[in-house]
Amino acid sequence: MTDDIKTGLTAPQTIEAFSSRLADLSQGLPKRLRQCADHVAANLDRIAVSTVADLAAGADVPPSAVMRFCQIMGFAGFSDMQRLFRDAYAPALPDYATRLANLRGGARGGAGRLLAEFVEAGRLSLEGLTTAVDEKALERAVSVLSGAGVVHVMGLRRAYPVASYLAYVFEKMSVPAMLHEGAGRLDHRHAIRPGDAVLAISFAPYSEETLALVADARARNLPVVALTDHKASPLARMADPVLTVQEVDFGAFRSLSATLTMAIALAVAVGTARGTQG
Amino acid sequence: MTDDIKTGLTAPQTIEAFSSRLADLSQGLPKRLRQCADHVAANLDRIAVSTVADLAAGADVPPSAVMRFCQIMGFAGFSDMQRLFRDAYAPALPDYATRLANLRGGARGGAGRLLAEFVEAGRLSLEGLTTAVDEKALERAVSVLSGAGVVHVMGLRRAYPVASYLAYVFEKMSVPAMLHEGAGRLDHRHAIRPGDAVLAISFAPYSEETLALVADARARNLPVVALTDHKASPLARMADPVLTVQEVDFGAFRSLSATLTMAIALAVAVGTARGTQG
DNA sequence: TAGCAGATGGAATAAATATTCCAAATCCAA
DNA sequence: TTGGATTTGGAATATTTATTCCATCTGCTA
Repeated sequence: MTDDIKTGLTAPQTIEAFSSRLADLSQGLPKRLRQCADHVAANLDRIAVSTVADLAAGADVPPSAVMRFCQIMGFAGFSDMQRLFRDAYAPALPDYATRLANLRGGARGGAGRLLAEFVEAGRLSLEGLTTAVDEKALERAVSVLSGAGVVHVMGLRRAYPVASYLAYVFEKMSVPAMLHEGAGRLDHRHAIRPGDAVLAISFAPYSEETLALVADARARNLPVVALTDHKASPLARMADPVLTVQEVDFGAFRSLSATLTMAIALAVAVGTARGTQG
Repeated sequence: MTDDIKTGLTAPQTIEAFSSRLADLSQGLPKRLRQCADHVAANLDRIAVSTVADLAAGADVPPSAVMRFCQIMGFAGFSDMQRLFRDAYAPALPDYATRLANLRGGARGGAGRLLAEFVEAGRLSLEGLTTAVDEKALERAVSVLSGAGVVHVMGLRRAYPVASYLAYVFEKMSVPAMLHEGAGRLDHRHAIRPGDAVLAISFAPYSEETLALVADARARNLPVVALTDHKASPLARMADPVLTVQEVDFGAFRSLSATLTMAIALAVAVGTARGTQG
């Protein structure tokens, strides 16, 4: 082999760069490497979850051919190449825990740095919101809530700011709503009448009080809309339209950016739906 | 172990089945296994590209706990469980800009569109936060609050979710704090003692109750940290470290993304400052 | 508080997986 | 064809990753 530039010294840093290098190379490649290139090009999205052996079998070449392929693409080896695809798919979660540990240990860096981290977590959460949103569920939630008599909002602990914000927006938009906060251990569930609906917000670990209110509403056949962290949460199992929101957590702490954004969108949608039809 | 039914004999064959078994189990699980369950539930989409060690680190448990978790879920081991997710692996989604565009375009006027707009507003607000932040003021706020006896948090209306969130985080971090909410027209200002500090949150139009509390504290020479919308607000004029946050508004509504992000950063900074020095 | 069942962490081991290396095969130019 | 350069396959090795096992710890019941 001549000292060709094609043994690129620099590995592609993005999927685009990868694809474009792939296109450049695939012409002048010997048979086996060409097979690799073709197979990889046709299965870009499976690289993240494949092994060398999988790829080799798919391309009908021995594993060592796949290794050579990775190297002429500029990577140190298959693992190195795979990392590109894994990272692209799962944006940096793992080092958040360590970052917080650093902040705690070092103490310097201060509040400004901490703020920057939370801003980043918030941005990621918002991005995630656009990918993960279940539009069907969202539309259904809007229609359930805008058809209800009174909307009963409940959320405690970390979900309480969300609940109180929803109550605020509903009030501003003249949507009849009631915030159940469990203050003074008072139980207002008798205030829930036929025709009403419940909007429950809860994240792990789920507050018993919220679950109890939902169970109660469910027993009376009232519709329950849930805003929670995942589809398998105890809350989700009792609710019908289930809206899930994933917050990127930063150490032990989660911002509420995505959750509140979902909340305001829901509330405003309900408000306008009621306004235009009533 | 007894021949419990909970060691499900059949492994889930689909992601749905997996989620639902997860929900069934997660109630009566010991601590470490519960941590695994929660972390897995919140990161379902990363299982396909994770290793046991990754998951263990994320859930903050030793690898062996993850193995036990896989087994009680009915799988032979981690690899067996991972296969389910690898087979169902859906390739990385198009990038953020595209998704947002889709969401915006889809279902004219629908809730999805609203959500897209609020997401965008939130992101812009967060961007603004990093550029506009007054680090000096932030550092000062941290030092004032971490030196205080009790932190008295007050914010009403739109600022109330922020105040309640701050109270929540302070509690989690063992920072003595009190949330003044004006419920029942009760006035708790006598609870503010020398050595304490006030953290007031208010946006236009500024709540009288908040301003009154601040004026009172000021008259008694107690430090007041303000979180508000601009430096010339009535609140800002009475407070010393003033933190300002601009939210990008969409229509008549503002999200709270930037404000809450600032709030959590502040609270965590105060919590860690107290932790390390006390 | 003693005794027990279950839970836990970590070290030891097993298995899977990536990676290297080199002898053999192939190709190409004279 | 022959020599030299390139490509190829697979066996050997290194590395990472999963899995098991057991001593210790914890929380509970009696």
